[in-house]
Order: sequence, then structure tokens, then C-alpha cells
Amino acid sequence: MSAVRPSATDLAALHGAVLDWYAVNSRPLPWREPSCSPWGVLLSEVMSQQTPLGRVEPIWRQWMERWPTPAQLAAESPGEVVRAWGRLGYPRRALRLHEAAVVITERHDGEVPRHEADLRALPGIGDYTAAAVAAFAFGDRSVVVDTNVRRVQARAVSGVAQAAPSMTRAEVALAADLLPVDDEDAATWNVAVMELGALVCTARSPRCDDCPVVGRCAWVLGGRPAYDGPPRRGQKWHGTDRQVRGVIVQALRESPGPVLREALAPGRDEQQVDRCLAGLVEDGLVEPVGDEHFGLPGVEEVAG
DNA sequence: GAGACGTGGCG
DNA sequence: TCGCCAAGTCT
Repeated sequence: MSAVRPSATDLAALHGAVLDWYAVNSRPLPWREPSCSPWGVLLSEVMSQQTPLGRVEPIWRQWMERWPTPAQLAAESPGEVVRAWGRLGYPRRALRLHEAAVVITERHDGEVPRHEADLRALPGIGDYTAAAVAAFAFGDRSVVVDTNVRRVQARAVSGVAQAAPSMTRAEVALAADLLPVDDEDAATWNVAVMELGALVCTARSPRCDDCPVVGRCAWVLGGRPAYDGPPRRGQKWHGTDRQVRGVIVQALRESPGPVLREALAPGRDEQQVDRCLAGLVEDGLVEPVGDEHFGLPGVEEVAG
């Protein structure tokens, strides 16, 4: 990626256009309310990893109702947390959220840490989420780079149809260059660029007619050239361990207590089921109970 | 750094 | 229909 960097004048115009657009077009998500706690913000960010926001919102509301503080989640059994995760996907996130709640309770006096480095040290919190929580919960001038930001930057600044398969240092450096100097503007800018990527500068069919920066978009100005980088690795699904793991965990979510091994994933290859079970136990998502049963961790009541 | 890791909706 | 994709993280 070339080290394109807009001039100060262009940068100011870019900031103005995007911030104005956001002021009018932002979605009223509950975790964007000023009254939302840092814990609520952290929850929303982890739930949103690789997951459409529409699916996140109802679960987020349930969690905030049930566990309004880290200490309350920490006091819950991991299994009930995995159950409450529902079908959001990647249930290890639920487990890590529980672990993070324990760490916050024991080492941070029950308060979500406000510094990016401390956030980054929590289980399940990577570079993106640490920066996002620091920015959105505490108003930090952190550099937030997610898939939306990467795509908007790729098009508007670098002039290519899409970003590379994995994030580069150059992309982070560019995002840092684009960040407004003012703290408050920076925090809004971070969420505004993400929102622009989510609503207008989308992956499939970007709505350039509705874009506040179409007039200064390097990709549009360059005639919207097709992507010519390395292909993204496609994810297999049918028949994979991943699918069987999903079947097993869902069966356990639907049962009040441990389930007989044979009833976990009926009709599936036995060897594969055993392998997946071993992996799930290793991950802490499933717990063996007695000789032939498996349950969600810490959920011991036997099904009728 | 490549690959694993859920789930469901959309073009 | 079916591959692509969605506010990534961890090993």
C-alpha cells in the first residue's frame, strides 16, 4: 500500500464531510447512548466481532438486563453464559467475556479498565476491541481499525476496491494519520468511519451515490478499478468440525442439563464427534459428566 | 502467518 | 443456489 497522505486541507474537508454525515445518518444503537456504561460498550464490541449488529442487539439487551456489571457476570457459571450467548456464533467469545469479567472483578475493582494496554490484556480483547472500548467508552484518541475502516481507507485514500486479506502496518499508520487531532472529534471520527463502511461503503455493492466523500474518493476518481490482490481464503463449512461443534453446543444449550453422548450429534461420524468433543472440552466449552454424558461447564443439573 | 473458529442473510 | 461476508482473536 502506497504511503498516500492527504494534505492538511484535504484532511479537514474529509473530516468535516464524514462527521457531518455521521451526525445525520448514525444508527441509534443502545450502546451509543451517553448513559451506556463502559461494561455495556465492552460487551457490544465483543459481541459484534464478526457478527452483524442486528443479531447482536437483542442479546446485548438481555445480557445488560441480567448482568449489568462485570461482577455479576463473573459470579455466573460459564455454562449459563454460553447458553445465554445463544446463536451469535464463536461461543468461545462468551467464555472469554466471562474470564474477562473475573479479571476485571478481581484485579480492577470491578471497573472496566480505561487504558488501552489494560484492556488489551483482557482475554478475548485484541487490538481492535481494546482501541474501540478506549475510544467509545472513555473518549480516548485511539486508532480504531476494523474491517469497515480498512475498506473505506482502501477505497477513499488508496484507490483500490478492497483491502488485503489481512491487516498491514501501513493500514494502521494511515488510520493514525487520518485521525483528527481533537480528542472528541477523534472519538466520533472512529465510529463515523466504521458507520460509513457499514451503511454506504459496503463490501458488496457500495452506495456511492449516498457517500459524503464520493467527490474525493481515490477509487471512484480512478474509475473504480477491480480488486487485483491475493484472494481471500474461503471458509469451508459443510461437514467440517466447525459445523459439528456448532451442533453439539447448540444441543447442550437447548438442554437444561448434561446430554448423553449419542444424543449430541445424531447421525454424525462418531470419530468426528469424539474429536470435536475433545476439542470443546479442551476449550472449556463442554464438560464431561460421568461416563457418557456431557454438559455446559458448571451446569450440573440432570435433565428429566 | 496461515488456519481454526459459528451463524445466518443477502446478491 | 451458494459463495461471500459480518465492529476479530488466538495459536
